[in-house]
Amino acid sequence: MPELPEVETIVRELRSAVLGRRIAYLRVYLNKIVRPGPRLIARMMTGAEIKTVNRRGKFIVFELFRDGPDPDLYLIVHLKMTGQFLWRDRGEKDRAKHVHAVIGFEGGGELLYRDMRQFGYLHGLNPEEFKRWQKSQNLGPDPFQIDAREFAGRLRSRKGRIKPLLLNQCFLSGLGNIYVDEALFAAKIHPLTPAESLSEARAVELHRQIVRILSEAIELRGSTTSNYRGLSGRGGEFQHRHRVYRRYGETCPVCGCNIERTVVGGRGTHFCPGCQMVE
DNA sequence: CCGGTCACCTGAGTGC
DNA sequence: TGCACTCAGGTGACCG
Repeated sequence: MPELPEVETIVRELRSAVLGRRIAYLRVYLNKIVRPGPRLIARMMTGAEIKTVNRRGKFIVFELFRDGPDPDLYLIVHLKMTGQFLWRDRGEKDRAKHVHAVIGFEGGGELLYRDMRQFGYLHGLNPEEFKRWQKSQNLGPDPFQIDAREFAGRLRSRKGRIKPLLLNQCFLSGLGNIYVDEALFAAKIHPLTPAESLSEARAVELHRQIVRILSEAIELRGSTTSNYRGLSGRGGEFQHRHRVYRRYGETCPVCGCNIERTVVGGRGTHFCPGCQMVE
């Protein structure tokens, strides 16, 4: 499900729910989603306090402290397609399916981890493992961390087609299928365009549109097309502003052509053949 | 390096 | 109702 705007929304909601709170217990109902094993990660987390919650691309990173000034544990979460966090107050009845883990807090309240397709995960890492993880991930900057000129510079040397490149988290982190299709439409760039054929001006425009779309999407708390939800169960509203994503067969709001769907890099790809010409 | 395919899972939607 | 089939917001492994 979630791309940058959805993960950012979840992270902001997590901050108000769990920052500064101490973990009383961890229950795991599906062992394969946690690392190390359920026993060990429960022991690592129990009694620790959540000091920070941050987004790195589409990852959620919790810093946990037990005592002393340095973090003892990093909890890395990737929601993949259908992962969700839900907040449950003490005593509330839980009827949700696919809840694979529950983090309980001192003073009450539980954070539920739910994931229909079971692709997502929660990994507990010590500081050394966290460093190695960062290196091995080699995440690119997210679109807000660089300006248009830097973006154009990174693009200049790259081979391959623009859409798969924008989905590559080592090149740029945070974008997924929805926002890539929307940004390419807004910048009038065909998804198959060779990256190196984009002029500086068009690369600058692409970055501008990416940032604009992501900013608007964050303001509207992301896109809910099927099962994305925030902590309270509330969905986002940006899906109403999608111009091409899953709108094939509809008329392009700019030129009146029919929106088309094709497959690029194995992903469903939506674009307007009138507005988005191949370079 | 690049691209294609599959695998990981469950469910929603469509057409017969 | 039921069955078969396609598709789904992500990524990593494997292969040519």
